[in-house]
Amino acid sequence: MPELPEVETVVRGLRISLPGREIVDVRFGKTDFVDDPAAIAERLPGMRIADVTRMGKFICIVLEPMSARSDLPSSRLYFVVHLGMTGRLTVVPAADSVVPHTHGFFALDDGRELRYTDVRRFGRMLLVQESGLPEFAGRLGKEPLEISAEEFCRSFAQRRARLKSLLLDQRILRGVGNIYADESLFRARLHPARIAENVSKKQLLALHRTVREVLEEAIRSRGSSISDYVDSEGNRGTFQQRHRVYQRDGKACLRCKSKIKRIIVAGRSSHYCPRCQPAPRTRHAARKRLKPRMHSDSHR
DNA sequence: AGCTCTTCCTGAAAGC
DNA sequence: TGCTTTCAGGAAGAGC
Repeated sequence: MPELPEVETVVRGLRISLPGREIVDVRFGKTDFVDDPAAIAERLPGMRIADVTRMGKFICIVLEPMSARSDLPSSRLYFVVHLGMTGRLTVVPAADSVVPHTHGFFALDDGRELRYTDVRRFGRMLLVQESGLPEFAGRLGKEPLEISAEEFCRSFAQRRARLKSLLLDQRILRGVGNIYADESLFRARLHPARIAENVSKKQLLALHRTVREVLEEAIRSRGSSISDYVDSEGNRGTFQQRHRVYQRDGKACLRCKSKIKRIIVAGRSSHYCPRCQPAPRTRHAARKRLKPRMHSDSHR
């Protein structure tokens, strides 16, 4: 599933082959994942792709009119794509056969076509005006590769939520998903259900470091391909071979040989090593610890 | 504030 | 064997 490293890999590929090209035609199959498909089909043709950037898990295709004049107020347009779970953005010769579940076709002026394929259609597609970009970006948190250690600690300290749920919250960090949350927590030796305010500054600093480390390594491996993910040229990533806990439940921890476990935290399956990432003490356990001889004390 | 549950969607895998 | 059920999950919204 595309998270920051996968989206970054797609963006780097698109940035090589798209800028300078003009979009000449737009066609859609199903449009239930598209905000205002008519506006996209109306406005994109005749625009030139100026750049392709990433905002968290969003791909941002920057468009400008073919006759852009630097002395006029900019009328740039941002074509924003989220790949959801199974989205793919690829550039292929327009004559290539169409793989199933391809719902967006963006013909270029060089005979190629940008295509959007998405089996489950959890992705999203929308247009953002230049004036609306700050608001759009403002709803997202900091880039995990840019946030300072101090800022990172500040956004986690004093929060009563679980580490896993904060890592997945796009309003705090933009781009971390289930795979990289689990992998970062393992490397920092922190249990996913730990309450953030109970985690020491030293441990938060470790988590800040491992989040960056994992994301950077994954980008170097061109992302993780679990089922559907491929880059803009259709190639799979290789970071799935380096996962230490994600989807390794039942297997031996690479550090201590304990069996990796899978539990649900924040509604997401979470993989961790019970020995390297000790569970937080529950209230119940804490009380038992204090009064080990108490008989059937009322629960809750 | 933060949790759980639900919705969206399809294919793979498990269950019978 | 073949059908039915369950599950996975990013994000958003409801309700507690």
